[in-house]
Amino acid sequence: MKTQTKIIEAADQLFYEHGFEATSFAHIAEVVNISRGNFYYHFKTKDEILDAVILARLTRTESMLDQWEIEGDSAADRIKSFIKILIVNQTKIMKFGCPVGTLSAELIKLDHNAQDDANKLFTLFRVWLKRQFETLGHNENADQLAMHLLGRSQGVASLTNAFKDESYVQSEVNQMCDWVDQLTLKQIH
Amino acid sequence: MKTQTKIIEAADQLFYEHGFEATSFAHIAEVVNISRGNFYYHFKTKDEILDAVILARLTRTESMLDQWEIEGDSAADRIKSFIKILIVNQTKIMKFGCPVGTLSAELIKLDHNAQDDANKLFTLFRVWLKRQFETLGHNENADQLAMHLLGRSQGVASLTNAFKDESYVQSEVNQMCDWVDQLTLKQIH
DNA sequence: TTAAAATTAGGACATTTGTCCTAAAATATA
DNA sequence: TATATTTTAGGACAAATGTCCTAATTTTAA
Repeated sequence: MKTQTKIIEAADQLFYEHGFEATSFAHIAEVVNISRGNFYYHFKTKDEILDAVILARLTRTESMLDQWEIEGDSAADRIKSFIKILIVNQTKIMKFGCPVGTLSAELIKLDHNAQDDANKLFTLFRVWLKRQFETLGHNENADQLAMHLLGRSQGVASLTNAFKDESYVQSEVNQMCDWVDQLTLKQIH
Repeated sequence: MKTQTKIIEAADQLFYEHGFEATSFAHIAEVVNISRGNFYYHFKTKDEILDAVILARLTRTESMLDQWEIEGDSAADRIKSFIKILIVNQTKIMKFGCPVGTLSAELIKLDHNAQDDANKLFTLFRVWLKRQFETLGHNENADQLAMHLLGRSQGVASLTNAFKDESYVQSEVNQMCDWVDQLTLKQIH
C-alpha cells in the first residue's frame, strides 16, 4: 500500500478516536512507521491531511449510500439501513461517538477552515435521506423528515457515547424504525 | 470579584467556545488580565481548572433546574422548560453546540480523567426529567422517556450547530412539546 | 506602625508542536 | 549498467505548551 494512503487511513482513525487537534504528526508517524520529516513530502501541512481525510470519508460514505440504494428493496428499508448503523457501529460509537458529528463539532469550535467540507458529510446523509422520503411519498416535507431523523440519530450517538447503554440504543432504533413504518402507512392511504 | 472566580468564569466560557484542549493558560490569563505565572497560586494544573469549571456548571445547572421546578405549574410545563432552552440558547448553540454534549464528547476522546464528572451534568438533566415524567404518571418508563428527550435535544443541538437553521430548531421544539402534550393526555385517560 | 500572610508578576524549564531543509537511499528509466 | 527521479530519514527551527520557582507587592492582622 502507498505511504500516502497509509497516512490518510491512520490519520482518519486517529482523528476519529482522539480528535483532530489532539492528534499530532508524531502520532500518525508512529502508526504508519515513517519518520516525522517524511511527512512533508506527502503533505505540506496538517490541514492538508485533514482535507484528504475528509475527502476519503466523503467517497467512502457515498459508496455506502450507493450500496444501501442497491440492497434496499424499498425506501423504508433503505432508511432503516441508515437507522441501523447505530447498531452496526455500536461499539465504536460508544467509544468515540459519531465520526461525522464529533468532527463537525470540533472543527466549528476550532473555527477551522475545513468546517464546511466536514459538513458535507452531514449533507450527504441529509440529501440521501430526503430522496428516500420523497420516494416514500412525502415530497412536501422530505427535507424536514430527513433533518428530523438525522438529528435523532445524532442524539442517540451522543448519549450512547456518554452513557454506554446498549438497551437505550436498541430502544431508540426500534422507535425510529416504527416511525418509518408509520410514515410508510400514511403514504399508502 | 475574586481572581479565582474570574479564572473559573473565563475558563468556563473559553472551554465552551473553543474546547478544553484548545484553550491554553495564556488564553485564560489574557481574558482575566493576570500573569501566566500567577495561575499556579490558584490552580496547580489545567485539570484542576477543569474540575472547578465542571463544579461551577453543576451548581449552576442545579439551580436552573430548581428554578424550573418552582416556575412550572405542571410537570408538562417543566419538561417544556427543558425543551425550550434550545430556543433560549439558540444563538450560542448555533455557534458552539451544547455545552454539556460537546464537553462530554471531547473529554471522552481525550480519555480524560474528568469525563465521569462531566457526565454528571447529563445525569443531572436525566434524573430531573425522569422525576417529571413520573409526576406525569409514567412511572414504568420514566427513565426511558427522559433519555429519549435528552437524546432528541442533543441531536437538535448538534444539527443546529452544523447547519445553523432556525426553522429546524423551532420545528423540532414544537414536535417535542406536542409529544409531551400527548404523554399528558395518556396520563389523564 | 509593624509584622505576617496572601497575592501577584516575571521568567525559567523541559517538552511538544507544526513546519521545513538537506543529504542519503530506493526505485525507475535509459 | 548508468542516470534520473522518487521517496525517505534525520534533524533543525521557532513558537507554544503546562508546570514550577522566586522575589516583589499588596493586603490583612497585631
